[in-house]
Amino acid sequence: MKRAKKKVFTDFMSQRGLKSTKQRDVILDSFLSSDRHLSIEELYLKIRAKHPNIGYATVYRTLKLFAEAGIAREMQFGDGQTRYEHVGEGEHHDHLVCTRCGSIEEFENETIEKLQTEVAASRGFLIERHRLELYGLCGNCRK
Amino acid sequence: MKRAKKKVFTDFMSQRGLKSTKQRDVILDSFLSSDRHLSIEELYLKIRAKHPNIGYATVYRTLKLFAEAGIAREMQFGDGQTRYEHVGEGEHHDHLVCTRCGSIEEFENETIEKLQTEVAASRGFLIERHRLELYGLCGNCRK
DNA sequence: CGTTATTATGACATCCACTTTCAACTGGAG
DNA sequence: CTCCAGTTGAAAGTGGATGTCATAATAACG
Repeated sequence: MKRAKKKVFTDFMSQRGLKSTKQRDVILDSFLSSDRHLSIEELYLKIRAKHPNIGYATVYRTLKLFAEAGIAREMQFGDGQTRYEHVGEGEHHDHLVCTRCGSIEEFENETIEKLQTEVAASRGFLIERHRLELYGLCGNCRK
Repeated sequence: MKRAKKKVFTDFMSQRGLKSTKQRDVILDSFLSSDRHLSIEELYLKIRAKHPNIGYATVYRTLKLFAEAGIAREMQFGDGQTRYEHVGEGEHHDHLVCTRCGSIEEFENETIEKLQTEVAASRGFLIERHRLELYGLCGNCRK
């Protein structure tokens, strides 16, 4: 799966005439082996630990590239930072965000999706994408 | 209904030992007689037209007060601006956001809410609030 | 292999939407 | 009317995202 995403990215790169560089390799590796939902800052700090010479701007630009290539998606959870999550082919899910510890879980629910489509249809609205986030206390924090 | 909200706000103010001022009156009036989902900037410009002496910071602070008083709610729709919408007692609704014209419609759906609670419960998660936004083309923009 | 035309990088500057600061200015209780 | 806590507006400060630009690196070509 890491392999698959790397291929998607290199294909994207060559198709766009972009170059492969050490920095991009490092950032991609680091991204793929991270928690889902990392902010730019978090990824930058993580990378800087081993590669002090990679700048914030490069991480920032590279994450944008990942998003364009379709292997990452920008997300906003209201903490003022843009987070990037991993994306698989056509996969979609929603989020449970813990307001105490900040942990983020994912879930999927067919029925909800279907109801959304129905609601939209009844208004003549055509859905392109949606976001559903449930904020509250996770199992751990409720104890 | 405007009356009711004004009362909620004045009650909130006196309870907190806050003062009633001309500026706050103007801002509240303007807010209540506006579109739902106004950004600070939009409200500020609207107000400035008639009251050039009211500053951005005051509008900003006053909207925060409205939110604390429970008559407004902060919202983020991903356009980089915080918007404030009107809130009625315990009322809740979700949004249909048109990605072309920016219009925002509201909807409610009991079944979706219930399913959300179920999903959360099955993970031991306790929901405090949620956000559900459907992005796409509104009826008008599809034509 | 060198050369060369691009593209990439990183330090720094800038932008932008708030958010805070602070001196001057009220409300309104006494 | 006095006085003080609460307010205001202009301006400065923040923090994250984004743009700039001289320098460096890649990869295609000779």
